[in-house]
Amino acid sequence: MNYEQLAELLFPNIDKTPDDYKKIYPKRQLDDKAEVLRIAPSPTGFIHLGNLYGALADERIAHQSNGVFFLRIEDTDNKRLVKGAVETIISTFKYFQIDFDEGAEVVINNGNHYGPYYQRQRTNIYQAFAKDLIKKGHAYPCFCDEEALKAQRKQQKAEKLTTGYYGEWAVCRHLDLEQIKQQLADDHPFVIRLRSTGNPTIKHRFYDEIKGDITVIENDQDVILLKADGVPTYHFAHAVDDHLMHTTIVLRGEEWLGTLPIHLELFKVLDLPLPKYAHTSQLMKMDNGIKRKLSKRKDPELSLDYYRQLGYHPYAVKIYLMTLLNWNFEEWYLKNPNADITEFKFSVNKMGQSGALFDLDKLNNISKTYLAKQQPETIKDYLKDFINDNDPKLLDVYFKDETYLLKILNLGMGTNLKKRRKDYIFAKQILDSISYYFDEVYQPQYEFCFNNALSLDIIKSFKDTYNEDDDNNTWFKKLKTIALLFNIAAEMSDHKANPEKYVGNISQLAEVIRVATTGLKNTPDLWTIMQIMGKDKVIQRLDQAISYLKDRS
RNA sequence: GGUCCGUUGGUGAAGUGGUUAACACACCAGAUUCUCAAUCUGGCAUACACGGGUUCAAGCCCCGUACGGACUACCA
Repeated sequence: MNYEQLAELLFPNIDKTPDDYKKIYPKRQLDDKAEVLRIAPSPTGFIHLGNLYGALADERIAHQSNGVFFLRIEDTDNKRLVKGAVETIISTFKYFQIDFDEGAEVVINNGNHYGPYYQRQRTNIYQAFAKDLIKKGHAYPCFCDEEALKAQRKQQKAEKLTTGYYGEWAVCRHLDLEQIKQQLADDHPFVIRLRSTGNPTIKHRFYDEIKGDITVIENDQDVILLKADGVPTYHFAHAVDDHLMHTTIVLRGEEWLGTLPIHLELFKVLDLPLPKYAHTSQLMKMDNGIKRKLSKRKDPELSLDYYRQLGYHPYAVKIYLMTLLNWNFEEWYLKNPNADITEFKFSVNKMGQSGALFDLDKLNNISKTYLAKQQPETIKDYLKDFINDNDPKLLDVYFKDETYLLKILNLGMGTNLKKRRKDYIFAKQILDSISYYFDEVYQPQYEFCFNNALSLDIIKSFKDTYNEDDDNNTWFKKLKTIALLFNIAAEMSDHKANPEKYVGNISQLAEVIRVATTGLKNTPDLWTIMQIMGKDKVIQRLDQAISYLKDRS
């Protein structure tokens, strides 16, 4: 068989060679230790926690080594293209402050020398490499249609054989030039397949940067390199692109581990140097006692939009992911609570080998701790951004009076306390938790610990004696005085000693007042809340509770 | 079915042959407080999947079993 002739027959219009492209995309001028990594999502419009998990690792390794981190769009599958997906990807990464040095839609002054970064725009490049493989006898055209392949697979399954296009099953492998010419003349569509020479019973040791030594078998599948439309499959595009873009570490999910033999063979027949590989473990979730992979359909928290919509702080999410990514991060972060993530020395070999279980409790805790460290002004601005993005109507409610809001946040965060409060988790929850300060969104859930008549009397008595100018002490002494009126223990210790002597205790009395003014059983310091609200609102709230109770007693 | 990867307490996770298996989260109890949060103290009683083997000694090495996961597409 004259492979030269075959190559010309199949790709008459491709005149560049792999060597030409290697000259166009020369080796990067970087330090010896610099690593080049990429994130290569397909534009399906769904970007999830796993993507961010990988991206964060890529970004850290690249930038920590003075290397390059770039974005490549793997849009080779026509069927899965979703409009606007690239914009979503970019805006999501931007929200989480993952910065690319180059790649799709990245605007920089003096870079992007390795594009285009959309694979569909690179078809000529792939075809040049494919043509070269055909010339060398490493690839061939295949005219089998999907029906035929399906039937073949069915038969293989029935005979309990490995499915696929290989060995004796690879019928088009043996077509001669005349037969191929005939097929082309008949206008039959074709794909280009690898002519594999591997033997799957032969095993090799392979070093994965995360998993360590692993076993790989040789590939014997004549995998498709170029689909019928001339666009490459993932495998072929990966080999060609990651070489021409000079990726040094291919960091990807462990679902790719199974196809590693294919990639190894591709690099070999293409005669390209092998990059390092790092396969990350999957994010798992506990579901009814079973540890399972997070799934798009069942787990809304897998979608990054979920966190954006609730208003989790992007930096807190990153801190959490870092704890999953590198086991020693958490300890480091505890010792250096004010350091930036970028100061941490990230190592690939400290990444977990088994599936990390996604733990919302822990994320919440990290988020609380992070928010508690911020200035109230920062939280205020953050809330403003959140409202602007999600529900601009609320701007008039919460931001009508910014000093008022700031006072609320100061109290809510406990900025005057020795140790700050850790109530705030994410923006939406903060807004809900302070909604009682704002009449427009105030929805009291009245539930008094005393009966309605007694509660009513307590609130009335409190209202009669309430004076906005009282300091905290005076205010509390008044509560105690009221307590005695109703045979309620003014000291907790008294009540503890002789509970049967009293109707209740001061804590319960305070609760009645608290519920009357805020609609909640648990709030920060009540006296301060009243100070912030101001006399008019306090009185109005007390009246509201009084009329509620009057209707019911 | 085949191939590969994995399995340490409620959860994440350290530990690669040698005293009481670190740390963090969650949970529980006590202290404190007008409630909550925060804080402090203590607890979580038999956590190294199971069965063999190697060794003076194994969570760490070897073999097998079970369980979980991934891949097995003209999807990535």
